[in-house]
Amino acid sequence: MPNPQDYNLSEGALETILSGGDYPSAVMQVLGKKLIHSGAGDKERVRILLSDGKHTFSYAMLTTQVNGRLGPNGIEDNGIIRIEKYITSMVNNSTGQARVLLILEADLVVAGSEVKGKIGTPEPWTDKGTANSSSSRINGAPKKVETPSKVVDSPVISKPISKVSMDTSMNFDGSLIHPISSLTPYQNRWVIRARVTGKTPVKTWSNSRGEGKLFSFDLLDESGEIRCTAFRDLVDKFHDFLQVDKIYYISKGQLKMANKQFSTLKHEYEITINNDTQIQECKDVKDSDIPQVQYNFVPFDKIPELEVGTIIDAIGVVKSVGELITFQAKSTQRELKKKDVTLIDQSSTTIDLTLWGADAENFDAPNNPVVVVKGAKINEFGGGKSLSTLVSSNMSLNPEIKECYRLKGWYEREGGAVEAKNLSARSGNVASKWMTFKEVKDQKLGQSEKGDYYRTVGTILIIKAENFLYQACPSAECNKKVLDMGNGMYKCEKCNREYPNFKHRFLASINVGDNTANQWMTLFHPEIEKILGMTAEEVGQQIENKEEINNIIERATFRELIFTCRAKIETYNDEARLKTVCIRIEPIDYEEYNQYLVDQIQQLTG
DNA sequence: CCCCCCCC
Repeated sequence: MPNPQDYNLSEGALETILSGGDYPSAVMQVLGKKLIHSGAGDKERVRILLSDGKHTFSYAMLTTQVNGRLGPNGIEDNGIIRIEKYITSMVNNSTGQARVLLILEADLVVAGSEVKGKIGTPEPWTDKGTANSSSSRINGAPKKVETPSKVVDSPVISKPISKVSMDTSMNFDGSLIHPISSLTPYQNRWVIRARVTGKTPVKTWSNSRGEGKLFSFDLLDESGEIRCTAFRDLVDKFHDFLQVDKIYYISKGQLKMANKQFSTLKHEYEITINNDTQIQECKDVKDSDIPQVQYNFVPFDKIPELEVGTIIDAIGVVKSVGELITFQAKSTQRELKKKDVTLIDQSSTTIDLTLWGADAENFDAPNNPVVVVKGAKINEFGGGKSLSTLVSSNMSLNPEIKECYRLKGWYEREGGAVEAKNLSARSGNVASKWMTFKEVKDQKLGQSEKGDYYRTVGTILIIKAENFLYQACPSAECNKKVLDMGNGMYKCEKCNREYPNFKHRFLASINVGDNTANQWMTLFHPEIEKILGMTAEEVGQQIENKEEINNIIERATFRELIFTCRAKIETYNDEARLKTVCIRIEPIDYEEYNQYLVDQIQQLTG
């Protein structure tokens, strides 16, 4: 049996806490646990048997988040924890009212496996009848928020204590402000007091299940954060009313499982606003009593270490702003607008941030402001990284936070002139490796998913002119081959519509020889225009004139150029074949190429 | 009740 002297349990702490007192940083032992499955969700809450060495108490609960921090699989039996934040509540059960201790924040002091059993001989604690008051309401809260005349199914905070700043400024008498982290679908009477840390624009949708509009907003208090969504007429009621950064009382609403795929907020549930929801601005607390939105900024130079698709918070000085670009999304055919903003941070690294829609149109950034984005997505294209805002992202210019002042100061002192590494630069060295066709084959390049890139100096031997021009969809961004309907219309199956016209595009196979072997490769439109020195439209005008087409092909053949290629092994009918795509054709830079040859000679001669 | 988050 463990020696009680070895473990400083806070004897008597349970008595203090359960009588409504404050006991900061109580050290207690967890003697047992029981998972309480909350029905719909895949997460569970944990009910624990707690001991302070003098008493035990079995109506103690850990929130999922707290439990997760107490060990890889949550708290173990016999583990010793330090309780930093908690609330006590009265709830109804089969035998009347029972007191519940909800632990909001705790640290692991000693792992359960290191403690050999129960410490001391604690006795079960018994409540000597300290019922909480229940006929009060919150000062300043919406009038329609009524305290239940008797406690029904909701835990009611009898005294939020220990480091819960909610209580220091609370001038309500013994009733019901709930920490956000305690909200579950199984209690429908609650009031939270929280800051709106962000809200989305109104979005309308239309699909097979109907149509409507919605917006969502994020709430933050001392205990945690949660996303709320309002639909249809409730959008009109609350969208303009709610202002980012302000503090509100919110009561009632439907709790449902949060889909983690679409939110990075650390809460198991989300709130759907309904007709019972009351929201009123809170003017009776100091602004500093409710935490500000918290950022977890990732220095730009650490972004390459993160997985593509990760959502991060970013801060950077605007170094330059790109043009507004309008194009059609291939997948939805919707017209999209984007603008790339290049940001720099104190790691002397730049990265492009892509803004969309109205954000892109409205973005104007004179005098190198600091941009802060909560919830930007990491993207990758052509070997370069970029950030992109999502509808759920929150962007602000020059927010009044210390990181912003620090970065601005750095930029003015030195950052504006520093030579920065650009994360958004595409490819470059992935394709810079010189190799011959023979080396590519011998070394079996092209095994990887993305293929392997290399450059070689080669000569165009054959340009396959049959079908090297096709009739493509005329819409700006779609280059799909169209179907001639024979009635003057051309059908694009990708756009799913017919057009009265088409545009010419190139797609061809060419055979290239370098000084080791020759290789068939696919060449796309822009590179073919380059080698022919003519546009597809110009060639298209003369497509019936075989002789002229032959002349065009002949003029382009036997030219020596640099071919940047992607090699990828693909399997057809169980047979692996090397597929080569030429992604770029350039004239030979003899200075660079000679250097490569000199290096080769030096390697051969040692 | 959305849940798409886009492009080169």
